[in-house]
Amino acid sequence: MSGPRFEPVRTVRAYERIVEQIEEAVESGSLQPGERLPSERELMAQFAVSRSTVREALRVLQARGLVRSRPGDPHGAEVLPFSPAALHKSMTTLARVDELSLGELVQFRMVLDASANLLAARLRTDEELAEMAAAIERMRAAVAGSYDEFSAADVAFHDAVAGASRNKLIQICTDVVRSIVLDLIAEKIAAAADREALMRQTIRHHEEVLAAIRAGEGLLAARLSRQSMYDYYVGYVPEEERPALRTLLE
Amino acid sequence: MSGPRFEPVRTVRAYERIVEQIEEAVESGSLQPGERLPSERELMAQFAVSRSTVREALRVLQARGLVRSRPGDPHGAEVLPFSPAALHKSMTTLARVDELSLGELVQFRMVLDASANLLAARLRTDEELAEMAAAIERMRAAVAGSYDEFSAADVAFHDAVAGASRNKLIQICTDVVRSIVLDLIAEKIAAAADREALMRQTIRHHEEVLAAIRAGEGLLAARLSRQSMYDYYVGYVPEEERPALRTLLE
DNA sequence: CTAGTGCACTGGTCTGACCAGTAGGCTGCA
DNA sequence: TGCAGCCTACTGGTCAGACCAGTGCACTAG
Repeated sequence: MSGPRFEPVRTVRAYERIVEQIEEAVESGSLQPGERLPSERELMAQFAVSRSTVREALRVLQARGLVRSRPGDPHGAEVLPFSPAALHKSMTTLARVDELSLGELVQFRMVLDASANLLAARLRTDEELAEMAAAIERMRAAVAGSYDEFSAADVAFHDAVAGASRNKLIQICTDVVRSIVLDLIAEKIAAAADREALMRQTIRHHEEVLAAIRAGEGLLAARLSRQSMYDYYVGYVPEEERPALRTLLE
Repeated sequence: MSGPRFEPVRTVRAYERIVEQIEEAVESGSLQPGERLPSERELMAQFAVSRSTVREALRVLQARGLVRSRPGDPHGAEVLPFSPAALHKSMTTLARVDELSLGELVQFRMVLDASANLLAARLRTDEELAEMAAAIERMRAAVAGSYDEFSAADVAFHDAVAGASRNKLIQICTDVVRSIVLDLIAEKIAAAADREALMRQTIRHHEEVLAAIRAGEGLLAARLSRQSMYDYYVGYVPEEERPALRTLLE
């Protein structure tokens, strides 16, 4: 007879228990963003641990983007609204240590952006269409101006499309991956000789995409957006990675 | 005259400087996975700070999945190979606090999985095809057995496809989102009455997908996989979210 | 009623201590 | 000589108590 099946006991650090409890409170909504945690000295009384332990727990929660503490703040640590900062951090780490290539990142963007366009073409409201058009207008205005303005308007366009997809996960991942890509090639873009030509081409592409979205042509919008992104980034992607990108075109 | 443009000084906590330094060492590769950090007492000497500060830094690094420390280990904290655990954690948080709906998650999986299939159909090797076929075989063998086995084989199939896509980002995101979805509906699946019928249907679908991949029919494989995932999960998705999923079908 | 000041308290850091756990060397036995 | 088992030095986890610079608020002086 095997008797009662005992489970292996996992020793759990004290600070982990604290993290779990506070995390649970935040995720269940019983601690709302904007609310304050008790002060560290108060917490150490409530959890019956020392302040070092409380602080280690708070460091973990802070690293996960759930709370923020400022020195001197008499109200204690603040519960934050969710932000993809932690997501961003771990994806950036992934990109660096796991050697995510620029090609993979761009390919991923092509996939996500195309899907966002497909969905947007079928779900967009008139307000969202206007937002996209306004972004393109800002891009046009920025061709003569600074590249930063152009880039910001470009981002705004993609954000508008992602928003119209009604899928937060697509929005967030798009956002995270885009900033990683832009970070990777920032200096190359700054040095690009034919930047103005590229900008004009991008605007043309975006107009075509917008027209497809406006017409409700999801598949067309998706294809155009893939092509647009390919054209925009292919110059920065190493020769040997380009075929994989083209796989998504046809 | 405006004089020299001074920048606002951002006060940086001591433990953050330590995190930065170690993080940089890991990401740049000068600290390889498997290597050990000096002991906390050694680190406190090297960084010229107290042990509490060192420990807070280590907690952050541990929360980011870069290192792990075991009590009593005479070799110091271990540098870990990258794992999507941190990514998983923050996405789970996102799903809980930001109310990511099951519909959005499934939709995201449909997008990623379809892209993986599209790429796999064009890039797969014969070994990868065999791996997919073996997974289906295991699924078939598990229909009569436990659902866990079936599920594991199903996961193996999707992993094989994701692997054949040659895109680590797709692999990892697929993996993370899948486990969140499965976690969300675990109890519903356990209670499903028509589970066996669903399993048989899934196998049939997977066979069709595999045939398309084998034939190099990327678009077909993508469409079939979307349909397959829709059929598999639609029963768990609230009525009002289903139209958004169907948007991806046609 | 407002501008300015002081204070109580906060988070960040330090020191120093104790404990349970681990690995590796050492001892003693076969 | 080979190995089993013990010892010890050191580790990470936790605690207690202290100091400092910074913050917000109540109070005060104008």
